[in-house]
Amino acid sequence: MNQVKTDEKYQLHVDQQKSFKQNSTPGDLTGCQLRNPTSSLPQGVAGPSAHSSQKLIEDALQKRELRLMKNREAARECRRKKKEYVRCLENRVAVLENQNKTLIEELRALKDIYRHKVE
DNA sequence: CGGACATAACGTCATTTTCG
DNA sequence: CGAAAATGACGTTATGTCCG
Repeated sequence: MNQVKTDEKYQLHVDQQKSFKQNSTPGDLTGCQLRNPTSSLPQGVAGPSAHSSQKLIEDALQKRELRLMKNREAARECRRKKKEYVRCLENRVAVLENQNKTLIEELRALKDIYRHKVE
């Protein structure tokens, strides 16, 4: 339904970014696999009560899971849109190549006609 | 058959962009 | 301006193909 709309949006993004950003400091592992998954969570400090701090941790974990799930789906959608965008581009290339061929042929024919006339 | 290589799809993290 | 969404980058996994 919103095909064109999303494509336009994607185009905007791509135009803007130019992707000259490979200096994202590969120095430190940007890898994902085994980072402490709870690193951004409240530490298990000896708090007011073991129960409430435990609940904090559980809440944070739940929040994280929700965020990961949303991002997972966003990534899927993003890839889908990108593939669609690339397909559109490839299609456009094919169309333009055909147009180009036709025009070249037409020009050749016109030149032929002209040559016969002046002879 | 099985290992080496290529490719596609995925999940996660970091960063950028959008929107209220 | 901050939260949420979108996207780039990177590592992992699954699948297919080729070749010895």
